[in-house]
Amino acid sequence: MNDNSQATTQLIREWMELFTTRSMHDSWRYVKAVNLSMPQFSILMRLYYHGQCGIADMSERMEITAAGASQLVERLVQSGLVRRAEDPHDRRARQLTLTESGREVIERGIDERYKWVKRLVSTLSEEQRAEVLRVLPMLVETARGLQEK
Amino acid sequence: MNDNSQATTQLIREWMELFTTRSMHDSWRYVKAVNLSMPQFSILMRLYYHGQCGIADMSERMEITAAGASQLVERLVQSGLVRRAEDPHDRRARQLTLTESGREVIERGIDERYKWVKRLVSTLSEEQRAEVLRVLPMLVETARGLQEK
DNA sequence: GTATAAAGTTAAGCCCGCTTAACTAGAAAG
DNA sequence: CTTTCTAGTTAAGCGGGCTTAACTTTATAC
Repeated sequence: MNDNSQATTQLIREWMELFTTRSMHDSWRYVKAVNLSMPQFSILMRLYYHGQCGIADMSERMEITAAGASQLVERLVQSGLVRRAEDPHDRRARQLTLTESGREVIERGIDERYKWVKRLVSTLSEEQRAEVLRVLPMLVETARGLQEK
Repeated sequence: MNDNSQATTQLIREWMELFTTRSMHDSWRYVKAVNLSMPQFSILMRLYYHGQCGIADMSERMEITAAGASQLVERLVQSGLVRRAEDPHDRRARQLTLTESGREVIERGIDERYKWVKRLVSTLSEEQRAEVLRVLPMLVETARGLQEK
């Protein structure tokens, strides 16, 4: 490995260290502010990004028991952030989706979390932005590819 | 705002979203695996990145009461991950530091979390890596500047 | 030197996440 | 049609995070 792999890895790590720390902290503050727990928030996020799913999927994804997932979801249904409908094709199963207000909570959270990105971008020159636009999509694509499996 | 700011912001957000989601998920798994809670882990992280501090600093940073911080630290001292010494200059205060095993836990956690960065980089071509190396440092620099204040 | 403020600790108590175990209801298999 | 499997719920119970309130100990101000 005497190519540029090492340097690239190091660079991306630095970037992540700078920002995931920050991002996680901001998330945490927001979550507290809207009176949710982190697990509850994860469920909303999951529904926001991956759409409808059932209790079983959710419990698998979060690596908790179905019982735990069921209770977590129950609280979110109570607070009106999640809709829990019966699956018409399998009446044992549930279809979980975000309600309008659930979606709002998540979207405000994302905005909050990434306010600083706007600030960051505004301090870049037009050329620098162009560079970012040229290079970053490739990284995003690749990362997304890895995510799949 | 009819330049490329909007697109750039959007792009960086997407990128960050991918990374933080992934990073948080991995952290969570690791934390469970080593039998810690997330707040406990945050304390270790703080100590790792910012070095020694007292209960008061800790409670301020984590936005919890001093009582809460004290209890959290107590558990970490019990499990041998944190050292709690008396400050020689102010005997009311404590000096919190990581023990060797605390440091190990964190370092293994970081490695774990960034394993997939290596995978990501390894699927990039040499040219792609060169591009990243050319563009990302500028982002990191700018971001660090913003962080300061 | 006494009053006051600051750093931590301890205990009581609440809420939540999560687990196991026992259950209900519906689907699939024979 | 009965057996077996699957999706989800409910209850009991543990343990942790966090808060408030009541301390103890040490430093600072007057």
